[in-house]
Amino acid sequence: MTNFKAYFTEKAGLTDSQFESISSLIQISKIEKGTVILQPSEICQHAFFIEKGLLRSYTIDEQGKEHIIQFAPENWIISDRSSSFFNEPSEFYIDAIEETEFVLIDTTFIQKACELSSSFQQFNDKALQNHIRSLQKRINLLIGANAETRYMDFITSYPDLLLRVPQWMIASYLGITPESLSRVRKELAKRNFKPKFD
Amino acid sequence: MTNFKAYFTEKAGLTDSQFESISSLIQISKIEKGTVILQPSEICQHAFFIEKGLLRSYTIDEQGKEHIIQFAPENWIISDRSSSFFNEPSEFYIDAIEETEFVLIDTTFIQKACELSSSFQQFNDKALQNHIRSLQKRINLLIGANAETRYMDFITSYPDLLLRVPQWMIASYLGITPESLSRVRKELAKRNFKPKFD
DNA sequence: TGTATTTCTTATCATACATCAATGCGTAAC
DNA sequence: GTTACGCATTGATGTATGATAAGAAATACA
Repeated sequence: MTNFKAYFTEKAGLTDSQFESISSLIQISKIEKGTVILQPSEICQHAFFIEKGLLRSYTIDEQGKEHIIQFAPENWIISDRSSSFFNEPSEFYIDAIEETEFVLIDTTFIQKACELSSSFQQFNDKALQNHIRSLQKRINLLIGANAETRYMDFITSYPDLLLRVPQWMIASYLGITPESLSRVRKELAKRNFKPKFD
Repeated sequence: MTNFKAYFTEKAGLTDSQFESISSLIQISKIEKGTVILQPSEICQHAFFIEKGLLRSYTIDEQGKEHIIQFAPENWIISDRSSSFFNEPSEFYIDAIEETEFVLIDTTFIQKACELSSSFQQFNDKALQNHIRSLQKRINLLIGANAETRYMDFITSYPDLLLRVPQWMIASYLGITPESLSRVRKELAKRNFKPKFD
């Protein structure tokens, strides 16, 4: 739980004692690759903080096709905020791409943390704003950019995921087929593009 | 300013006196069709509440093409939240589709209102969550649905805008060309689809 | 280590949507 | 009323991406 605690104290500004006072609202868990932890029709009762591993959220449409909404590696939080917040059935799945150790954060944990600490409150606001910003950016890319551009953007935005996530999932995230992504990659290779890993 | 006041008192839960106490932070304005009130590189200092009329936010890409992010008719708020929040230059334009009367809401207005009233705080949170939810829905449609489905969804989600917004703007919002939208409409008409107006 | 399964690539063909160009229509400007 | 302009429609053609299928490569499994 080291990452989790560091995240909420060092970064989000809770003091140790504040953190301790609400730590009963969290819980650690570890799941194997492929385990589903949230499904449509369930109400999402937790946010999930990734200690180690990799989760994803996705929908499945009428034709049975998966559409990946989000990847969540170490130090990310993943959840169906709408479901928790409005107490409505979730509209998507969350499962594990890798064996994953994560923290279950009760909905009330965030509330209480906000009440305890105004700097946490601010931090949380900021996180929401960032989330909105990234969603808007993605919409813009989907509306305006072709497959290649979207892939390039993915590479630069999430270089770490490139190596961990199967290509067909990246394709799904980008809204294209795995075959198309393969072609995009081939084309990029031909033009001698190499992703940089620093 | 009647809509605005009703929105923040009746709906958002501010009392009249609370409202009065921060009303110096807002300002009314009226602009003609086509007037630009926010541009890339400017820092967005306000949120805009629409009293009467219709605004839109959009980007322009390298090829000079517009991509519409959002429409904002009466009782909606439009803004570049990221720009205001992080004090960074905006990434998009906001202008008027119709002659529009609106309220300029200073960034601090929301903050103060949150401090004054916890029910406002809650209301504001809820609005943010709703915003996120709608962005996620749009991403899902863009990733998974074809032009026709996206248009159908637009019709049912925003029936009032259908009559007020030029088709090429709807096309832009949907991420297709005006020509394609015209064909989609033709096809729907052939199949005898009629939008319902209640 | 060898076998099975998943993932990636490649090729062919199909299709949705874009592009380009021409026309018509409605509304605003003079 | 005539002209001009923006917008919607339509047709012809182009292109990016999807669908299908097969084989190669990588990975998991036993």
